[in-house]
Amino acid sequence: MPELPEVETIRKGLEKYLVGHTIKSVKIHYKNFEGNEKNLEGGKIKKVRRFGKVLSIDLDNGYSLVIHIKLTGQLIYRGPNLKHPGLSKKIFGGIPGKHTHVVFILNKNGTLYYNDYRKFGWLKVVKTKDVEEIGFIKKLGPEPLDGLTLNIFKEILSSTKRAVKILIMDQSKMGGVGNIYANDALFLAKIDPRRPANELSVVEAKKLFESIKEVLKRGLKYEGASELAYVTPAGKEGGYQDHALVYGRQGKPCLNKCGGKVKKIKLGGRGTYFCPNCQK
DNA sequence: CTAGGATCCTGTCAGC
DNA sequence: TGCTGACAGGATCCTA
Repeated sequence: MPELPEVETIRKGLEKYLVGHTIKSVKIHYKNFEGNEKNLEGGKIKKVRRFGKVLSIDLDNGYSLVIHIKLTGQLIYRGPNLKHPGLSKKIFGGIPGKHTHVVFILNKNGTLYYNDYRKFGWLKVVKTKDVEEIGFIKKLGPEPLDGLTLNIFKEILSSTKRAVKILIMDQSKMGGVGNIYANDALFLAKIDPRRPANELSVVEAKKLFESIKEVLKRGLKYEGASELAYVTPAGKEGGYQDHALVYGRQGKPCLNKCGGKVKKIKLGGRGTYFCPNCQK
């Protein structure tokens, strides 16, 4: 799913391609669009920020476009700042196509498309000074690669008996970790995802904290995981899905070579992958 | 506080 | 071949 590494890859791409462009007009066919798109028109794009899995495109007129792509949202740029555009097969229906819900017409013949075939994502226009007041962002916990410390992490774990995997995916506890990286981090730390969080030892807590940071860094290195619909603003796929440690590997041998086989269960309603043999 | 279910939506896949 | 139904899943909301 689009998580911290995917959204950060999108942020970098958008920053590279969009800064300097002016939004000329916005065409919307989408119910998950809030606010007045007219406030974007004439604004010049200054920077692109990320808060957990949410993006904020900030304009020089005091307004921002805030976007959560959820599972299947895609932000694809076409224009003079992109020399080698890609068109991944995951861009179902193409651009523009039947899943294109919002089109941002930019100056200098640039275009930004918002595609989302499951329509879970949302976009909203707010004043830049109010971006951090948006509910999701206001509740967001610190990020593992920026702000979250081992001490805070240990406090979060000890505060609850909830299953550790559910906890690390809770955006109000820490921002950016979703299903793929939660599964892989727990695998790397050799911890059973079902363990009550407050029962982890100090050593296990440290190991898990380091593992979360490690898998997120790997995700960033491969520019994200394209297992569902994730593509970069250039229209290309990420590579992490070919390097996942346990995610999606049910029935296959454990990559720790412990002799175990990866098992898939449901935990908190989410597909959960782990090796019952070496994840204790 | 916590667990569990429903909700949003549609491509994919299993079963008949 | 073609239809039907189950399923997945981030975040939120609701109930128990």
